[in-house]
Amino acid sequence: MLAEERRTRLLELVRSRGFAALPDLAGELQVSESTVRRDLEVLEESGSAKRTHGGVFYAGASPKLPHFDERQPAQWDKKRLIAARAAQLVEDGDTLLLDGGTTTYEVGRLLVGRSLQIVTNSLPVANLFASDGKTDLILLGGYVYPRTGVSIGPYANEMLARLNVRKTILSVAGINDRGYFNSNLLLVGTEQAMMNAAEEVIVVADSTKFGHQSLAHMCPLDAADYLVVDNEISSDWRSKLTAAGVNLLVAGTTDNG
Amino acid sequence: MLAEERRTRLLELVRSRGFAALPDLAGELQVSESTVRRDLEVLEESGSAKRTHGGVFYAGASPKLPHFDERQPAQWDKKRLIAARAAQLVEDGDTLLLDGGTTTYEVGRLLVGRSLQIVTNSLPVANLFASDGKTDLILLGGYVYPRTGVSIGPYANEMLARLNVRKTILSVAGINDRGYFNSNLLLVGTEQAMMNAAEEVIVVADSTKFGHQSLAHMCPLDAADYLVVDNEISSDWRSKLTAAGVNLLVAGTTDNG
DNA sequence: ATTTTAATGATTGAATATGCTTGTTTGTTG
DNA sequence: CAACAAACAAGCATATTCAATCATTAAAAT
Repeated sequence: MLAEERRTRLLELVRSRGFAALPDLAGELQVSESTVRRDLEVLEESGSAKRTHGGVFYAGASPKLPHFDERQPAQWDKKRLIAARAAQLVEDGDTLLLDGGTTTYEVGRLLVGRSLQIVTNSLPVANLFASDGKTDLILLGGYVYPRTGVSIGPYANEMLARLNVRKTILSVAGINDRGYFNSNLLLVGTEQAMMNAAEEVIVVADSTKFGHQSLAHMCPLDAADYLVVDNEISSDWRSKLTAAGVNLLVAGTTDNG
Repeated sequence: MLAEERRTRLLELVRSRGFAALPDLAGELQVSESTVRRDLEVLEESGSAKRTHGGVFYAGASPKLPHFDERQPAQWDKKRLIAARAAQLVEDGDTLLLDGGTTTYEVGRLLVGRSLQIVTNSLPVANLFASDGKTDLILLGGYVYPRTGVSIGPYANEMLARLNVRKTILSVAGINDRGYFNSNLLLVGTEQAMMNAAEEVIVVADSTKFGHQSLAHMCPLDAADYLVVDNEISSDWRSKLTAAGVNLLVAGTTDNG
């Protein structure tokens, strides 16, 4: 067998099991453990496998919600500041619609234990509130998008069409002059339904999102009532957003609004 | 067993109980207490567990649903046997509807990684499959019942009315001559909708459920195509069920069907 | 055909994981 | 407050796994 073919088979074995022990792999491929080690080095280099003592994890296309592993410490601090500022907009008794980004997840963490009605299409966010006796939790159904654990698609949209909430908090992947963007077409459809279901739209985004667009256009700038960002946003964008009638909240500063 | 896999199992054990004693964990994982201590150090470092004298609390993002504390070790073994037998009824490519009991949760654990379409109203079950690239996951929306993390009520029922699945696996709280029972009226309504949506109904129950009824009547005995129980079921009930036309599967025996 | 290159399998010392033991800390009871 | 038991952290010995090296074999190039 050729080396490339063997590596392909190796990766397939690892993927199908999620985890595999090195001696087993050596046995099944009929090569020495040394060779398997070397192959795994290559696969780890390419990012599709993650080695541990005694074995290897699959780390390719369908990992365990990689979405949340990727948060770099630096941006994560920003996200937490933004989340804290956004959480201040929530009052006890509110009915709140949360979507499934990392920043909205941080907002959710800060709201656990408060007296609220939470509607969400995000599995991680739902987990936060599922055991919380103080919060009423309503889950949006639908096809669950594996990468992020978020329900999207027609079922979610139809359920949203019949709901009415006080506020919704949405995260976005990009912002430019044309408005807000996200990376998935179905997701954007569901987020548009969320905006229609809410009296007040709050968008959370860190400053790196400005100037970049993403696959799918969600809505124009002025569709958001509030935009919560970190304090590295350029003055250019500050005036642009204010001009568009968006209520700009800058996290990490005492005086804003 | 390898270290990483063991830690995963350890965390799952701690999560499912909310709290666990160190000697118990060592026993179940078949490793020394020292090793468990060291593993818990890692888990505490990562923030998903909180150690105390004599044991460990779950501290991660997912819910500490009180529902899952109740499984006594003795009955838990039964449940696992039943789950294993029920999982044999599932074929690759099946579309499967799972409700939210502890036994159906165990069935779900055995099905992770298989090529299936899973529809569920249970948050814990959904978590099992959310990161599994091989499974399509469809979540039923609705009001989430805090005790068990299960979506019930009109939203879930309406969504079910428009779905069609090959098989459904339901758990019950009681069985008597009149049929199957569960403890919550809304839950029973949703389970009835599940039965209507499925071509084949599989009920899982341990032998302690026989002779007891519960708050809400779900359906008569013959509404189930298969009933999977442990081998402590009385011969009385065996004949009664067979007479009702139920396909009785006894877990823990080689010959049955 | 001969040299060169790459790949494989075996070997070895280093790193890691595990279980046991020991002394210390913590919590309980009289 | 003292005495006791349970639980813990640290240290040590053993076993496993790893990375690096080397010899051999297979393939490629000259």
